[in-house]
Amino acid sequence: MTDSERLQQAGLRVTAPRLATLEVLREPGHLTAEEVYQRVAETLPGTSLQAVYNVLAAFTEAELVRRVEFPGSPWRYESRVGDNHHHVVCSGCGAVADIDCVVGHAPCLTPSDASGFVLTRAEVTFEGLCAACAAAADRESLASA
Amino acid sequence: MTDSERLQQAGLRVTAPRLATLEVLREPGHLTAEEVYQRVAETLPGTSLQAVYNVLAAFTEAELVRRVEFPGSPWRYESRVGDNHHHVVCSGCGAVADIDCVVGHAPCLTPSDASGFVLTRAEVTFEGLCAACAAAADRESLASA
DNA sequence: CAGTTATTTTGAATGATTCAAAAAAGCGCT
DNA sequence: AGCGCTTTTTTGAATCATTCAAAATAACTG
Repeated sequence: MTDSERLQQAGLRVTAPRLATLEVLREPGHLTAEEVYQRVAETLPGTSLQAVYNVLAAFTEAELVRRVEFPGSPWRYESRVGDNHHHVVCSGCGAVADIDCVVGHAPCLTPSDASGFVLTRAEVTFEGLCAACAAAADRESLASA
Repeated sequence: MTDSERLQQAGLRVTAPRLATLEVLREPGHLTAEEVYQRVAETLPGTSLQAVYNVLAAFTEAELVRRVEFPGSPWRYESRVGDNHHHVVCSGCGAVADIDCVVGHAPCLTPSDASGFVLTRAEVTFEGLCAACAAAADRESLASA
């Protein structure tokens, strides 16, 4: 399916900013609106940041992209949708990676006491150190030892 | 231990805004800085919002409170610290409740493939409907049927 | 109680996002 | 191809939560 077809199927008009945004989000990643804007501007100079916000909002609504937020940082957008994957955020450099939920029905996702809530979804965010930052931390601790 | 002692033990000076904030956060809940400010202002008129931000930052640093963020909403502060509990957010009204992690070592919290990340912590946020909103949704669907 | 340092106040700045009105462009129809 | 309606983009401004900075004040030390 072409990008144009994807847009039409979602009931969205085919416009240059939308095609450019789809292109930017084609490769895996977790970009902020600002980052998407910068990349879109490369192939489509003159595009406004506002347009990118509009496009991303429409895409999120149409579930062409997923919008996620990590503590203390702006919303991020990713093209991997339709599965229930989670994320690791590196506390060193802020890098983000996807994490598949290994267990379909994880015990911790069906708590015994939910205070009367009817649960619909679980969002899991891991905190950790990416390979590079972990290596840097190792060197650090060796140096100070 | 008195509130004053708690502050001293954390290496913090004992001041009126801090004592008032401890008092506000004594009962369980998940308040925004603004909400803490409003409650503090009741017992200690003239306190600035800025002071509350300062106090909450110091408390977070000293681990007297825990600072959490839910998608699309400002930071919230809670007094329950030192355990690894999680949260449900009602998608209807925004109410927040605590969730104990039923499984000490939940499988989904130790993914097989972490993209080379060294994981240190998992933050789980459930989305759901609180009892009131679930009941309202039920009535809604009955009415439209 | 005087000196030092932490904290509070006051006022302003910032960053990310949203709102609003006018201009432009896409799409369906003839 | 062209017309008209509707969506989208542009432009510019507003908003919210939070942080920054300097001066005034208050807490702890000896």
